[in-house]
Amino acid sequence: MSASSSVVTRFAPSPTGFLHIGGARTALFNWLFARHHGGKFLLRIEDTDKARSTTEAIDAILDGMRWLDLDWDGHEYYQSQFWSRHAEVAHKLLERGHAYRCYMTQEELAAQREKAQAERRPFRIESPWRDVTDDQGDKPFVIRLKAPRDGETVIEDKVQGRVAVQNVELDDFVLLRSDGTPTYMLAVVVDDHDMGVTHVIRGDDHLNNAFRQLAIIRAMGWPEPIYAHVPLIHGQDGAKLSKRHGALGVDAYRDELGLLPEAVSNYLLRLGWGHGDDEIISREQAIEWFDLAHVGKSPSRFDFKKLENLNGHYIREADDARLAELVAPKLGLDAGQKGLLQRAMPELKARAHDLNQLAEGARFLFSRRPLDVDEAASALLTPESRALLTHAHKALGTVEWNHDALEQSVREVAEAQGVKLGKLAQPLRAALTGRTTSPGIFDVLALLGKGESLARIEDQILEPNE
RNA sequence: GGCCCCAUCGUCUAGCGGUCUAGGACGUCGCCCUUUCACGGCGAAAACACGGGUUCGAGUCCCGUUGGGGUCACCA
Repeated sequence: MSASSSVVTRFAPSPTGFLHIGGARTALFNWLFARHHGGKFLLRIEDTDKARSTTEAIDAILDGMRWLDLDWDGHEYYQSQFWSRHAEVAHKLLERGHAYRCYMTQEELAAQREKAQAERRPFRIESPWRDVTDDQGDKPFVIRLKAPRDGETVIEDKVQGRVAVQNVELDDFVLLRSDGTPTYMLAVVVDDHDMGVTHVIRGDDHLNNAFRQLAIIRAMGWPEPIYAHVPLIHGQDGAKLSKRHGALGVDAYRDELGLLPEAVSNYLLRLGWGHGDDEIISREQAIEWFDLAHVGKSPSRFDFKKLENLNGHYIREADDARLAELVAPKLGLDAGQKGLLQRAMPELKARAHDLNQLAEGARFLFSRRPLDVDEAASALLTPESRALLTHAHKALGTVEWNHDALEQSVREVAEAQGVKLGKLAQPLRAALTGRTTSPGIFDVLALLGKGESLARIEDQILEPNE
């Protein structure tokens, strides 16, 4: 590719929690944008705040990205590795007169804040050190950016459009803390520049930060990246997605909710972005179609129902062996049982929207006799239906054990006894599965096998379950 | 509260001045298929927040109101 091959995007999560669903979508959009343009997608862990960063969180993020099949180019970067570079830039800004040493104490800051509050005017830091260039010796200080005070700053955001902010709204934020470590504001800008990031695609909770970051970029005379601030994902109640809404780690979507990565990915893609009436979108199509122009400007609510529906679709499309592999651990199956599970999969998967339901639906296959019969199924095992089962048991004992022959045999028994098929099929289902719902009854018989099937029926004929 | 952003069915969205008596999907409700449950098929109810403009013509452009959201740290 020619000009567009210069696209470089990045995903920059802070490892203070797990990879939540909003972060996953941001990562997906960045990944898609880079792949669409044949560019690079980089991953940088924002561990500037050492105290709050954990290796568990870092692993969870990498793990979640791999699960969603979002591969990053090169190795992952760690922001903390570049601290000296960040400090270097801060001092360069100092030398050039774009920043200053601020010796204000926390008390002085608090006093200013209170005063502003008392006078009911917006608080903005007014440091008396802004125009002092002399070094004050050993006193602790932070380096603040000397932010522009006149005019306005404009961002031509690819999603938000033209956004302008008066520079008086921006204050002299801290670049370098008194302990010499960089703040996030400085670090992102420096790292994005050094990594050659051309497109900054992130949550719009960073939109306000963009103006501050631009001030640093302009002070350094660096090229400005193209911004795209994507609206946040909200919970059912419309508020920013939080724990109680399902802003779980993506690991929970996989392990607890039993979702497939392609379903989560497809769902996330359609949340805030659309391509006509298309709903089911493969990764290949997504790469081909994705663009920033069709990212909506309004926040969207997370809808579990739709995700679940989509997951059901992908389960039905998924390979049987793969599904068996995913479900087996939930049932604690051995290798041999896994084979049976896989054979049953075509029947099972039409009935499940997630892996947990799939496991539940398969459970009867591996139950030990005598079966636990649930209440609804027990109600089906009346004296009359047991009599029918006795006839069925006898007929099935002589039939060849395959789906079609079994169907013929069961239908004949029903007919001979003068009942509709359902009158026999339901008690049969109760006896064979202990439940009132299951895959087709002839499939159940075929799957269970002759010995097991006849034995389960016998259990109900001989030992009235009442 | 200041600043910024947003506003089409319950939800995700299509719509980029006339083709909109507003389309699709999830969900909901009927019907069909049927041995149960699903799957599948068919169908229904369901939206342009409100008020002003601009225009021959507005869901689509502008302003305001209302509502919602984001952000205001030596967190990221």
